[in-house]
Amino acid sequence: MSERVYTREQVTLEAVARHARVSRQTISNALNAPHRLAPDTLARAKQAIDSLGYRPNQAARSLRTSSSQLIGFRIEPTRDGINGAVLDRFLHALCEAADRHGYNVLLFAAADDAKEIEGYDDLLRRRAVDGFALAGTHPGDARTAWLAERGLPFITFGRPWGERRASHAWVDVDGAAGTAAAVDHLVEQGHRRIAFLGWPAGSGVGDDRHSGWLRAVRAHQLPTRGLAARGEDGVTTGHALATRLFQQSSPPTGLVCASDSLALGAMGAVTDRGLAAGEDVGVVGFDDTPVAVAVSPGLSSVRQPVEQAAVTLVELLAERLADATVAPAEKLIAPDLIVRPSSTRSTPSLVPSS
Amino acid sequence: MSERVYTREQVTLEAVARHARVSRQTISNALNAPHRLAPDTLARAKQAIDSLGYRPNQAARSLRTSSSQLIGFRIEPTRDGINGAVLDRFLHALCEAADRHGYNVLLFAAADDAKEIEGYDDLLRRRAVDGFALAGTHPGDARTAWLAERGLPFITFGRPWGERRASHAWVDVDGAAGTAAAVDHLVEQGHRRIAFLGWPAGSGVGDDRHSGWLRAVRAHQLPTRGLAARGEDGVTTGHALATRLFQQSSPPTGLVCASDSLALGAMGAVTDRGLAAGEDVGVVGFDDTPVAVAVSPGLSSVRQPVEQAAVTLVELLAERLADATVAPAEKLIAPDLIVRPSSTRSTPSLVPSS
DNA sequence: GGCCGTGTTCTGAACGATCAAATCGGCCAT
DNA sequence: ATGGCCGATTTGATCGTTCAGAACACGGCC
Repeated sequence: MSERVYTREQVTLEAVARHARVSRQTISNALNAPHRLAPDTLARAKQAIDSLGYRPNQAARSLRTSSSQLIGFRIEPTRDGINGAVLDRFLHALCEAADRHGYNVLLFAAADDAKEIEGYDDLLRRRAVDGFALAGTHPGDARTAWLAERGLPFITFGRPWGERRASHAWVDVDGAAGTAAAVDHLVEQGHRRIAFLGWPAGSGVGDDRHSGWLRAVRAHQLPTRGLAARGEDGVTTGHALATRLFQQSSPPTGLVCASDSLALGAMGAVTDRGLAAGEDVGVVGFDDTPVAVAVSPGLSSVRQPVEQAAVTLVELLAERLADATVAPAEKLIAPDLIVRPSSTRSTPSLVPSS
Repeated sequence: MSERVYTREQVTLEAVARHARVSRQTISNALNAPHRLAPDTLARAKQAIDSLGYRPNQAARSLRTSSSQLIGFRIEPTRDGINGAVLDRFLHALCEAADRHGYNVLLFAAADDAKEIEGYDDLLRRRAVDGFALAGTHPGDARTAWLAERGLPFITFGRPWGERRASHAWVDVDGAAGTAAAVDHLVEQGHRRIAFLGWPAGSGVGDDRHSGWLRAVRAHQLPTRGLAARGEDGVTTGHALATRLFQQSSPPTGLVCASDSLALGAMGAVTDRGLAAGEDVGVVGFDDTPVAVAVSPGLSSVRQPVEQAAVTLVELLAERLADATVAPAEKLIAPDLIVRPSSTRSTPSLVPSS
């Protein structure tokens, strides 16, 4: 890129064409269909584009091609499903992935699901976006139903919970595989009684994580009875649930948690009993939030590869936007277990008496 | 709004005009300059607009008016300054505020400050955005310098740290007022030795929060010597710094922290010494992150009114976009101290022996 | 009756790009 | 020499809106 002077006036195709002594269309082709140009013409065109710092006016291009190159995303006021730090990572990744496909992300707010649908309607009618990315699907989701009915282009980060047959394309992280991996890891560390701390039934995401624990514990032929504790998300809940589990006649030595908040509380409960997280009781959280690194001992946690999810989502959406007839794809991505001291023993071979 | 059928084809001004038996421009005026129309014509136009579900094509409007009605915002991969949960709240508020002014938010990613500047350049050349919102300014910020030099429309959430005279318009939260309020509150609770846990010097935001503590403690004629501890942000650091403070001959009974992470670690250190946070040692965090509510006892924390900051930011930006000659404004917003058990005593009158 | 002002509505042009079709020039086969 | 073909380039039309100015209708006033 040669030095370019910044000017407030728009550099138009016309101006670049004059500068290169060719026609408008030739400059347009240099950018959109370079194979059509003779090598030297292309070089001359590119040189002119570069030296004037030309970028096509997005509005003009959108008007003519009727595509805004924008992906709509509704940002929600921190709810369950995808939360806080994870949402940040996802959004960032979404923007990057979109960028690589020549898109930008248009953010909009809406107070509730109904308003959100109005938002979709408005943006589409204004032709302000080409399609949508949705995060945090939930059972009986009115938004996906509305979009799917009309055959609009959108991909969700999150499965269509509770539908027999997927009504739309989606990308999701296999939460069950995550909790199952956590169980496997704890078994490897010598634990036999492995409990689950999760959210109340009915939340899709929470049930999924619970099912992974159940499946893995059964696969290892370990006990499950009385080892699943559930409550609203939060550090306090984690503390309370773990404390209750420890009061059993044969308390668990492994704790798989549906969130880092629950895990953080559980670690507190471990310490309260004079035990050491990691050495005596293995604790694994979920989502690998910043606290997991910051806490001591470091908290093992299941990390959602949201970057990969975002990349896949954008790929699917771009494909759908290029060709409206593609079949709705479904992609399940396996999460990564990040192992830290909270679940590792200095001597893993030593099996504790239960 | 009457029932409207969703169609994939664009409803144009032309179509609405035919339907209402008026000309294009009349419909346009019905939306943009209703005062120009005779009451009955306006009614007829509105009826036609409504029954066809017409919304002006954004691209066409942008092309003609050369304004995209988009505010650019670069999302950063979690850094210091504005972080995680706070960023979410800010983004959400930004979208809502933008919406009220008829704008949407365009999100884009950039790996570093240099790439970010390229991003600004690109978006402006493409006329894809009208202006920018920036969050997380830092001393010697190349981005704001670049934008300011060219007189481009942007407002930052964050002061121009380390500049003698502000080179651009900004909105910020008065962190010093926040830590000062925390000190006042702890004094009210009967504490006399009040320490500060913060980040290493040089971070603008961190120094600001430190200065508020210093100012307030001095105003109360309380000791400061050996009571400021600094280290990288994190729960572990908070624990270590607090522990060190407690080992002094006359340890502090009040802790004002630059972040909830530090405060969380400090609370752990309090418990480790067999003391009770709240009753024996008052702890106050910063940013009122979700953990502050979730932890036990609940952590008092200084809450940044980012919603208000976003509203103000958008107002300033909208003003600037409407009239390029307005003087750059500077708005400092006072934060709120959220008091929870971690800093309150059942008997505040009882002054502890120091 | 003609003129003027005011309020309302309509017409043509423009924003800056891409699409579709026309044009140009060179080359080869007839 | 002529026609056909092909690749490279240009021309005119178009996307849907807003702007600027023209046209129109209606009263009031001299």
